[in-house]
Amino acid sequence: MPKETFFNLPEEKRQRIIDLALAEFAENDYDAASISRIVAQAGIAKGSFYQYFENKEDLHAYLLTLGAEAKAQFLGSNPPDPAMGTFAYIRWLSQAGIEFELARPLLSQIGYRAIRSGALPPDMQAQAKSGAADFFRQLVQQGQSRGDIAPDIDPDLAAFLFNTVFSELGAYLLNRLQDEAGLADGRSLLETPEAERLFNQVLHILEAGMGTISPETSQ
Amino acid sequence: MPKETFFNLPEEKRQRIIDLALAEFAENDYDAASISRIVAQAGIAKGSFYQYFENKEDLHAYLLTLGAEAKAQFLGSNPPDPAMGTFAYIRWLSQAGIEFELARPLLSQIGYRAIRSGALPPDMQAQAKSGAADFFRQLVQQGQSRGDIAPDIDPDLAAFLFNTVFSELGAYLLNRLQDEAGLADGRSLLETPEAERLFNQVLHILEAGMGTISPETSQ
Amino acid sequence: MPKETFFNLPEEKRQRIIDLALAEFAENDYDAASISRIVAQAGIAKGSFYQYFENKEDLHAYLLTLGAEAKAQFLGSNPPDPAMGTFAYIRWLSQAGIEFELARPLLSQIGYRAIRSGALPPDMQAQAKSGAADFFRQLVQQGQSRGDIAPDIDPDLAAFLFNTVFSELGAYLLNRLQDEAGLADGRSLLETPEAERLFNQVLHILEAGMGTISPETSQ
Amino acid sequence: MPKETFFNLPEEKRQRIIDLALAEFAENDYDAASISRIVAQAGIAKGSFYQYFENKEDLHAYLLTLGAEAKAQFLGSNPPDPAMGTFAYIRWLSQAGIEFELARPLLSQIGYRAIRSGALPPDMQAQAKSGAADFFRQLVQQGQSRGDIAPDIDPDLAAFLFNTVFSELGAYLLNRLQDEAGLADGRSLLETPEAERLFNQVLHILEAGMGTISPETSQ
DNA sequence: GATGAATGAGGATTCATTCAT
DNA sequence: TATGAATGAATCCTCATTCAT
Repeated sequence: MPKETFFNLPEEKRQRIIDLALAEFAENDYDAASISRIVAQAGIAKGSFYQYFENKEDLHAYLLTLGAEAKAQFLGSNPPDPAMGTFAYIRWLSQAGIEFELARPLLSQIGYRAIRSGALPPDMQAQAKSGAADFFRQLVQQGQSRGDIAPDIDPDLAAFLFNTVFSELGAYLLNRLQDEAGLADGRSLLETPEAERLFNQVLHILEAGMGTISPETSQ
Repeated sequence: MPKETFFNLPEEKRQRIIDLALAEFAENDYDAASISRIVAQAGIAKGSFYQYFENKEDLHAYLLTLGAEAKAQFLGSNPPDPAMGTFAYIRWLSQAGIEFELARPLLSQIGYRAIRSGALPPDMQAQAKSGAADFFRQLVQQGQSRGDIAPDIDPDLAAFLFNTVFSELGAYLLNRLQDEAGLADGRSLLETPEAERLFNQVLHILEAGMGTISPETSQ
Repeated sequence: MPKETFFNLPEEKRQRIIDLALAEFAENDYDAASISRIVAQAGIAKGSFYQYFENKEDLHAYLLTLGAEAKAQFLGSNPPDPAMGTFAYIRWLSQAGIEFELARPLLSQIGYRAIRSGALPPDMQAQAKSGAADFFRQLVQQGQSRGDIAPDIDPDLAAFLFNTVFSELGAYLLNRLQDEAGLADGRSLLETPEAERLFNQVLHILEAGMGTISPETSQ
Repeated sequence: MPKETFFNLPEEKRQRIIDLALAEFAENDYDAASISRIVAQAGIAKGSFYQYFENKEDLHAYLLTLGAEAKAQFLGSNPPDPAMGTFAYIRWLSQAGIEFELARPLLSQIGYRAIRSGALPPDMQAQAKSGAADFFRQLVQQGQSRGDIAPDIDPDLAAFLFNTVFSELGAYLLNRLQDEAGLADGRSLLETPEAERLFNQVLHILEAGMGTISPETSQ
């Protein structure tokens, strides 16, 4: 965690440092990311950095918690109707996840990097790994008890599927729609009817595939 | 490409260098990977390395071609029955891909890293990026003309789904089965009935989801 | 240009670094000059060097500007009587040039090296190459219009002669007088009557040779 | 000196090695010249080089002796009429020198480099330094006894003048005439009337300047 | 609290030279 | 005699971190 001195900084300066650090860690691997570049761009002294943060890893961990908090807040800010069905909930959740990815691409990128590298601080490792997974698993189990999802679907596997597909779908859509429609910022791209169509199709495929007609028996 | 001197090396020494380099580049980003560490572990002089390879990038590119060759050979070694249906073919292809990933995890890892970083040599870039995607897309279109896949499924999107799911599935299975069954080498893990069951389930979900009953009309 | 940090250094340390760098670049070609040797002799860490200078070339360019400034200041500090004749002016200029060369042999040496190698920063290249040459050419043309120099003398060729002879004369005198009189520092050597005699003789030879009696017609 | 093995080499191979070495040492300082590059271009093994030559310096010294021999032979091959006057002789000598420089630019270049660097093998140092100088000095003294050169001209200084001017004149002419007339090989450039004119002018200036009218008394 | 100079290990790469085959 | 692999010191440069001011 950053030292107190960091939080005593004027808002604007603190934000500038964070933004530059985000850019650096989003573009480079942990090892390749350079504190020197950050402080140079931020216009602060090398020594100052070490009065704000314990060390390089401290900064990195902080950015990750920022990401986690931002995502939590993002999800919490427009909560779904608690009475909706399982797939409606998954739809909401997935869409929110992709929206977050497009709204805060740097934060997302850093998170993905960290997960891939497997070098997360142990607590976040658990959270990141199981976090989403656990959540999806509960969702699937609940869907099964409601009859929305076939009972012989492996909950953990289903969670893996949701997790995997929706964490890559954002980048895929971004890429594809930019190719088709020229440059545009991520947020607005997703409001396109075309994006809507593709997103729905993915959901429908998964929904139909996991539907009550068990694939085991349906063959 | 490595210099002649490298290929003149005694088999054992050459393999040792390759193995250590694989480990280094599998564990670290291109920038973070260290030639110094490799030569230290290989017990060769720094200068010797530069008699085998042009430079760091030369080594990296060589490892990538090794990966490409190994995978091509792997897929070619047990070719499928050419008369099989679309999904049967996809099943074979996916299973072979996952088997390769488990049999040669380091080679796979390096390939994934390279794709993500977007810094592949242009020829491989095309092959890696569109390669799999193009291939899946053709497969999907063929499936649609045969009536195996609903006609309103977006072929490119379907290709994305297959690509994404199956390139992550190997790691997922490995993780999960190791947790359940204790350490074991990747190859044998996949021959477990449990692995078979999970793999089939994923395939069935996708197959059923993309089946002829159009999701658009089924709602 | 050196970074600010370099100019913030204590005078003595800064000068020590400059002196050692001068010696290194005066004795060795650009490529052969070694930053490692400089920092070792200066007793500073290698990393420190790169907080003072951008890189090797930055240091080299700085030494060249030091030379240019020193020479300009040297020439400007005892300016000639503006009313003097052409050859008197050339005499003053040449003498000042040689004096500078003897007073600051290392600076001069580095400059000569750079001119020969042809690898000067473009601005200095122009200045150094044409600089002296252009200047001498103007002088010669002016001398011709005054009638001090034969009109059929090729101005550019005359400039070449002055340039060549006077840029080597310093080293020649230094060598010769040291052999005759034992070690002594350059500055005082030139105040010798013997140096005076030799210097005058060269000037007289060129003056008489370029005099109004055209060599073409005098033969 | 090269080892016997070198002289046992087939003529063609030996010459190829020499030519490439000449190019390398002509273009680079002694330190910057690279044995590795030479053997790579020559297509011989690194180890072979060390069976031909003691080491880098051995090769370098050999190239210098080749240059000395070539120049001696060049001058000796079209010897002047022994009865000619002092300046006619100097004219012949200078012209021959420049012709050699244009005919064998690499050999000349290496020689100049070596003289400048001051790092000649002691014997050649003496030869190179005094060599030409001694020769010119004798010539001047002879000219004085004949009455062609003013008696109070310092012979050593005159020798310096000839030496300096004529060792730079070749490069100057080459540069200038190429600028004026477009690319052309050195040899033919010197046969231009323009080259003739400029060369004569330099000679006339020095001749007139050193003529019997003593500069000391002419003031 | 802020500064920025100092540090030295580590990065990739090139080099001349040796020596076993 | 020819080879070419092996070597390790040297090159320039970047880095995260410390500490005196």
